Amino acid sequence: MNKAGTKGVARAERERQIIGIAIEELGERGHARASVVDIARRAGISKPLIYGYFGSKDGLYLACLSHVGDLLVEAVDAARARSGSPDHALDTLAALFDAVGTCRYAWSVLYDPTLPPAGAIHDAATRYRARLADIGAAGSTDLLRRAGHHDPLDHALLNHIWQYAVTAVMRWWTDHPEQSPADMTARCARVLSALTPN
Amino acid sequence: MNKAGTKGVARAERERQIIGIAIEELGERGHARASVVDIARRAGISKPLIYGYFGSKDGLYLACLSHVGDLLVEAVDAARARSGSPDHALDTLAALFDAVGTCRYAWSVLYDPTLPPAGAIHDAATRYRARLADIGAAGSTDLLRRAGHHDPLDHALLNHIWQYAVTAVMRWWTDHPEQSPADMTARCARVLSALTPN
DNA sequence: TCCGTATGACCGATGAGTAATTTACCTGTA
DNA sequence: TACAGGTAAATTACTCATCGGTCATACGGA
Repeated sequence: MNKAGTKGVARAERERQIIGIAIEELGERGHARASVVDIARRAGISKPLIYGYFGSKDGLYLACLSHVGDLLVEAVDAARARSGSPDHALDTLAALFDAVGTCRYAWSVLYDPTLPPAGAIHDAATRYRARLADIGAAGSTDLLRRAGHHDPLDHALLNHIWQYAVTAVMRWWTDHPEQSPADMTARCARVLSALTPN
Repeated sequence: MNKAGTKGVARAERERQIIGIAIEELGERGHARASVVDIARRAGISKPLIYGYFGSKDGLYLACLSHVGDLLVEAVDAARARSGSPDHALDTLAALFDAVGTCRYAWSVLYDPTLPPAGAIHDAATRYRARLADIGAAGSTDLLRRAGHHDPLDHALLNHIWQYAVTAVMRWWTDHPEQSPADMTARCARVLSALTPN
């Protein structure tokens, strides 16, 4: 009557499956409200298996973070390398939409606002965010310099706003899932054109 | 040896004090991570007193929500009435900075991202946010119409971005507390001037 | 003596993390 | 080929801490 015993699923594959489901659960509920049992239940396995593979809830979160962090950094980095055009913001967004199209909750996990305010997770997330911010920084610095403003705090603020604006777009997208990545890109092009002087 | 018994603090005054401290605690940690015992400890009282006055954690949160919600709605509403100028965004921000200057965590409480996704708190917060959004909607609609875009979803998206942008500014401010409200207004004026076509 | 202010000590639920155990597969050997 | 036994996959059933919420009770002033 005991259901224990291998189900023929190798560790690597099981880990991938767990990470996939955990990203959805953590992205949707946030670190604070998500529970390991729920993730296990959704994966059709039991909690100790997750602890056996990832050690702790934070370990699992870190694994998810690496996944989505690498995905997003690569996407944005590739977009920067590809485009020499000055309309950098839109290219970045387009790349992000394509990347997130394959992993709906990627952005929510990296920018989870319910993360504990200190510790390994916080540090890792901060590092990934900083890498994204650095790539985006060139654009906002440009914008301010062209308007004749050079206060470094202004630049920091605009950068911060940019991160939140992208988060806003991503959240809006999860509330309108019928929109394709191309739809989103077109929409953002219109919004940006209404904002940016040209 | 029992410390029970009145300390000469009337209910109304005590409630104000508790709400003030709760706004800080809830704004800083968020609904999900804040605990009633901690709020009580910070207020120098015991947990049952809070339950006696507010009934539940959610009741306490609702009281805080009314406080900050009224504060913010009044501020933004007054700013709209006052200014006939087209530079509506900056006026709104200035009013917000002044209001939040007296209640640092007001915005964080209303826009707490750790709120449960359903229930009385969610509903109340959504109502207050909608009132703020409605007032701000005129501005963003204007912006898009002037650029020749009329898709209602575009308007919804820009509105959403605006809310998040303000949240970004408010969070940035809590990370730079030495800035005065006037500093913040000036800074945002520079950033807006770099963004908006004129 | 009543009523409003206030508390310490408890209850129950939830959720992170662990121990002990069971099952299935693979592999070397007679 | 059959079997012993090691190892990886998986579970059930716990512990422990935290936190929302309640109860009975203690003070102190009109």
